Amino acid sequence: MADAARPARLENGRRDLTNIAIDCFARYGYKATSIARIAEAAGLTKGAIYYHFRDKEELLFAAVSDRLTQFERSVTAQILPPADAGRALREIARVCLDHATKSNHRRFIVTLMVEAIDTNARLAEQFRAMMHRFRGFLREIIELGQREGSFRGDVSASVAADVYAGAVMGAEIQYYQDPESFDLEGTVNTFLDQYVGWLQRDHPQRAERR
Amino acid sequence: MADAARPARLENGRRDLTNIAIDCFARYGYKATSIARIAEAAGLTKGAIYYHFRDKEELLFAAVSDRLTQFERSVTAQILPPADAGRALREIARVCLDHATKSNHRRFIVTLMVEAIDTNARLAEQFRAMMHRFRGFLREIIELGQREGSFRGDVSASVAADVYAGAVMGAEIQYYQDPESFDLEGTVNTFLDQYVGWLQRDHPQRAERR
DNA sequence: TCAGCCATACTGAACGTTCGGTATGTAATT
DNA sequence: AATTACATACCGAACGTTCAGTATGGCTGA
Repeated sequence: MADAARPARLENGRRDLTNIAIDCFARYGYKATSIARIAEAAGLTKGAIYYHFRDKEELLFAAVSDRLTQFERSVTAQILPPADAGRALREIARVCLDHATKSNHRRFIVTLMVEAIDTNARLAEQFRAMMHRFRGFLREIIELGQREGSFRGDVSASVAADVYAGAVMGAEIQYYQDPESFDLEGTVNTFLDQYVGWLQRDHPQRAERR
Repeated sequence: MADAARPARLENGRRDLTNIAIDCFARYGYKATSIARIAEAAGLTKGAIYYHFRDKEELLFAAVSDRLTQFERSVTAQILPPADAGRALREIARVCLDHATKSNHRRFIVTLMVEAIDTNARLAEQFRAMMHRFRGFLREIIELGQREGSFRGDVSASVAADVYAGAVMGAEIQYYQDPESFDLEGTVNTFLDQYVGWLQRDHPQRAERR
């Protein structure tokens, strides 16, 4: 006899509310997302939120932990078979694209990361550590490529990792700002062609560079 | 007999307050910046703000207009002598770096841009238009390089512009998040070497690319 | 030169609203 | 009967905003 218009209880309150909160935080950020808005999005009232979470910050940190671990897991999981470094870099970008377009995981991370920098020291530290791990992961892949000989050895792997992380994130933001007309996949693919090609070419020592 | 402890009036209220507001907005974003905080930073009271501005939004838009026009002016001004396209791209990055490190102009733009996407339609539209103009400007430079023959013609100038805009912005964000340890200049310079080199090489038709 | 006048640039208190958070009631499940 | 999973009603603080009042400086006419 189906559900009809039942009070619409949640099956797994904490988990469901976390997901709903993530949607709101990803769009409006932390400060501009009220508890009432999250409750309304869940079809509940504020009291229900405070039944599952001590306060707004606990909900925030639950959401952040959830998305951070889930994103990092899907990045590292996709790479476990240590394929060649070039393919690995392409795979990672693919995961980022998925998390940016098929869900709002990456927008949540980017939005909260920017907002937290000077408004929430604890959160900012978590995002800093996360970016540090991400860049470290990329650096290791690049160093692997350099040891294998498929990547040129005359560039700093860590700076190259920074370039990669920035290019992907910057493309994402342009997409969030204008999802209708910004070609995220094309932009990231073009960057990858250029970037991986650059890493694979050995010591080009380009003619003139004043 | 000097000033002593005068009530500290502003010489140019609107302008000074706009600059102070920009500092706050750049750090904390719009929502998390209270009128009281801006007033305190200016050494005034809340009422003084409302003498110069109708409401918080007018102050915000004044700040945005100020920084957007100023940034766009310094980008276009630096390029007026139509030097070769490669140098122009490097010059533009230089201007972005200056505005990111020597002032908070770019952080203001990036922070507010991310925050506005789904919280302030009018503001979001302004930032969308600004990014559109910026990418269009880059595209024209790249097309110039292509017509000149110094840039390869087998890539989309508009997608290449998107890559550039994203890479610079993504690097900036990593810097804002961790200004102590993130090497913004090195990252952007490395990107430029790779990017301009990529544009300058003609039809490499890289061997294998599955 | 100086009183009178007015515009400028504020202060400080108050108001209405919003928001995070709490206390308590209640229907359904076990 | 007790626990779970909420709803309802409310509190206090913070916030944006308003407004009456005031100190200051420049201008003007005598």
